[in-house]
Amino acid sequence: MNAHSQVDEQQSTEEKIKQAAARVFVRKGFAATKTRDIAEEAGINIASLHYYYRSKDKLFELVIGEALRRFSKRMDEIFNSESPLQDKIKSFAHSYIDFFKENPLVPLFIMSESQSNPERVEKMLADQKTVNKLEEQLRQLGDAGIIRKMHHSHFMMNLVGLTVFPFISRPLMLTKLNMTDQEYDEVLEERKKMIPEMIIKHLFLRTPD
Amino acid sequence: MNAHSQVDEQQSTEEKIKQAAARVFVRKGFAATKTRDIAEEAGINIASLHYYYRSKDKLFELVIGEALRRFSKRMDEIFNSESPLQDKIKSFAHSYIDFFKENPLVPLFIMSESQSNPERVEKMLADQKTVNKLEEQLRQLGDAGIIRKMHHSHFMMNLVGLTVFPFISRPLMLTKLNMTDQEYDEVLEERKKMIPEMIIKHLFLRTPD
DNA sequence: AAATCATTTAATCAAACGATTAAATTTAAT
DNA sequence: ATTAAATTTAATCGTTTGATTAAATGATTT
Repeated sequence: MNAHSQVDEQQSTEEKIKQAAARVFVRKGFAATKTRDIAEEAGINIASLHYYYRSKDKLFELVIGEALRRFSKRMDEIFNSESPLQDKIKSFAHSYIDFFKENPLVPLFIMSESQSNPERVEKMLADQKTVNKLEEQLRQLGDAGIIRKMHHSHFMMNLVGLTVFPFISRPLMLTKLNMTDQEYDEVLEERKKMIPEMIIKHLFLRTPD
Repeated sequence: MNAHSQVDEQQSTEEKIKQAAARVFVRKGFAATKTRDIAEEAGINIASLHYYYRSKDKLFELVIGEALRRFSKRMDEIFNSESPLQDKIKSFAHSYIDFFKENPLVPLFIMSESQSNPERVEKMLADQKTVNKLEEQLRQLGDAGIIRKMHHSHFMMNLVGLTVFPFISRPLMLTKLNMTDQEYDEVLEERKKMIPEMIIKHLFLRTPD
C-alpha cells in the first residue's frame, strides 16, 4: 500500500521534501546545497530525505529533470503548434515572462547545471521532440519570400535570449543601470510587447497582419 | 623586496596560482571548486596557495573581481565613447563575441556568481562609472525623433542579451537544436552582423547611414 | 659563507558533509 | 488488540574540505 493513506490535510512528506529540494537547489545550485539545508527547508530530518530519495544525487536528478522538461515542453508546445509564426513569437514572450516572474531563478539554474553536466541534458531531453515544425515553418516562409532566410538557431537564440536574459542578469543589471527592483519589474512587463515587435520587424520582409 | 627576483623564464608561482584558480573557478563555480583542484591545476601544493592568498575566499574575490571589471570596463569604454550609436552597437557585438569565443565560460560564471552574492557585485562595481553617456545619447536621439524612445535598460538587455545568451545556453541549444559544435561556432560568427542589423532596424525610425 | 628571507613540502587539525543505522514512534491492516 | 508496515528520530561513521603548522629547501643579501 502507498506510503500515505491520510489525505492531504497537509502535503505528504515525500512531496514536501521534493519541493523543498527544488527551492534550495534552484536558489543555490547543486554544489552549494547541503542535504541539511533541504531537510531544514522541508522541516524534516536528514534520514527521511534518504528514506525517500536514497541520495542527494538522485534527488537532484529528479528536480532538474522536472525543471528541464517543464522548460522544454512549454517551448515545444508553442513552436510545434499550427499557429502563425507571429502568434508563436508573442505567445512565447508572454508565457515565459509570466512564468519566470513567478520563478525568477529557474533560467539561471537550468543554464548553470546544463553547463556543468551537458550529458545529463542530452539524456533528459532525449525523448522530447525537437522544434522541427518550427524549422519547417521558417523554411516555408523563407521560400515564399515572406520572411528573411536564416538558420533556425538564430531565431531561437534571438527570441529565447531576449526573453530570458533579463532574468539571468538581474543582479548585474540592477547595479550597472542603477535601477530599483520595481523599475526592473515594470521593464520586464514592457518586454512582452517589445520583444515580439523587434523580432517580427527584423524577420518579416513585408509587415504581417 | 619582491618575492621574485628571478625573471619569468616561467611564470611566478603567485601568478600561476591566480590563473589556475581563474580557470577552475570559471569552469566549476565557487562552491564546486576545491582548493586541491586549484593546487593541482597550478601544479603546486595547497600550502602555497594559502601562503600567497590566505584563503579560498580571498582568492575567489580576486578572480571574480577581475572578471567583473574586465566585463564591465570594456562595456563602459564602448558606450561612454563619442562614437555614433550604430558604431557602438556594432563594436559591442564584435568585441564581445570575439572575447567570449576565447572565454566561453566567463559570461555564465559572472551571472551565476552575481546571483549568489549580489552585494559583492555592487561593491565591486561601485567605483565604475555607469553607462550614463549612453543614456544621454539615447535621450537626445529620441528627442530628435531619430530613434524610438525607450528606457535604456531595454537597449542594454537587447544588445547584451542577444550577444551573451548563445554562450550561456550553448549546451542546451546544442541538444535542443541538434547542432554540432562547428555549426554553432559558425552561427556565433554570423551574429556579429545579425545582432546590429536587428537592433538598428528596430531602434532607428529612419535608417541611418 | 653566514644570515636572512622566500617558497615548498608533508603531515595534520577541526569542521562540515553525505550517508547509514538501530531503535522509537506513528499509522494502517487484520 | 495485535501485528505489520511506514516514518521519524538521534547518534554516529568515514570522507572530504579548508586551513594551519613545523620543518626542509632554495634563493638573495650582506
